[in-house]
Amino acid sequence: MKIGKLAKLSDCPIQTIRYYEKERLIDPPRRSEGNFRLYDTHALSRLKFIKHCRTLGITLGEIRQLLDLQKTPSSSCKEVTNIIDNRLEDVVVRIKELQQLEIELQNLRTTCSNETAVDECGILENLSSPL
Amino acid sequence: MKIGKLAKLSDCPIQTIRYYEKERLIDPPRRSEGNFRLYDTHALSRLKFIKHCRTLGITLGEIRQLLDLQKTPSSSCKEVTNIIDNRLEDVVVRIKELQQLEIELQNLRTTCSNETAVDECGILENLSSPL
DNA sequence: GTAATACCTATAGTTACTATAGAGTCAAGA
DNA sequence: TCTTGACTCTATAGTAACTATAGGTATTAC
Repeated sequence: MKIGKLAKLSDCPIQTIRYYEKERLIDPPRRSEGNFRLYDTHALSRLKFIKHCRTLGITLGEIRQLLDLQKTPSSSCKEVTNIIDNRLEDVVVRIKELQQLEIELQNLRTTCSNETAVDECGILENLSSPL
Repeated sequence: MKIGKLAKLSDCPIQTIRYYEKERLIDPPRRSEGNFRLYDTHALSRLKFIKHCRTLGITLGEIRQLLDLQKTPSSSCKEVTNIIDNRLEDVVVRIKELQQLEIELQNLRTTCSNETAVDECGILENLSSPL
């Protein structure tokens, strides 16, 4: 299949597919006579792999590491679980930060009755330092 | 004061201060004879404002809007609260996403006993599609 | 045959910084 | 007075992970 079809099947923009190729995350596919990229289902599952990893917040660098591990099937899971553990740690921290942020934004929100002028309600002053 | 002192007081890197100036988030300060930037405490509170907004996830573009509102003190709070509401919405969505992500990463984590080889435990296959 | 669509490469833009190179300025000590 | 070191200056490039554009070629549908 050509890149347009792969893009549809994988739900991944054409530009992004070419970008992943440039970044060596997917193998350069064979080309048609007219120099069009021709993919097989292998490429599709590779893209799905990358896509899912991305939704997990795994970076392209880490994905490259995972793909390398895939190439040597005897390698230890430890390296894979390390990557996942790092992600997990990040996620836990980030959730805490965002929850704190939510509280602060809500506090800010209640300082303002919406119809006042900005110099009366002082909401902008409150933006200068944490409430 | 010169930029180094401002950087320390505001806990904001020198490069970032110059960057904010370029982006018109802080006013170009007056210069010394030797062309060094000279700041007053006004600049410091402006930087604190920006910094705090950034920790709230408010973009530089939005901060520019807020600063414009500050310049016309009679403007309605509505525009300010709109910006905050947008941030709040983003944060709520993002927290939900991350919580889902945390569950999935934890599931992945338990599929692997850590000492196996990657082709045995199948963790990489699990990365191809959501568990 | 031609028009529309799909594809190609190369390059620049995005956000919010961060880092570097190469030069100028200033204050303190020998 | 000279010099050394700390500080500052501008301009440019790099970061992550794409996204968009320009200018051109190939294929497909009618």
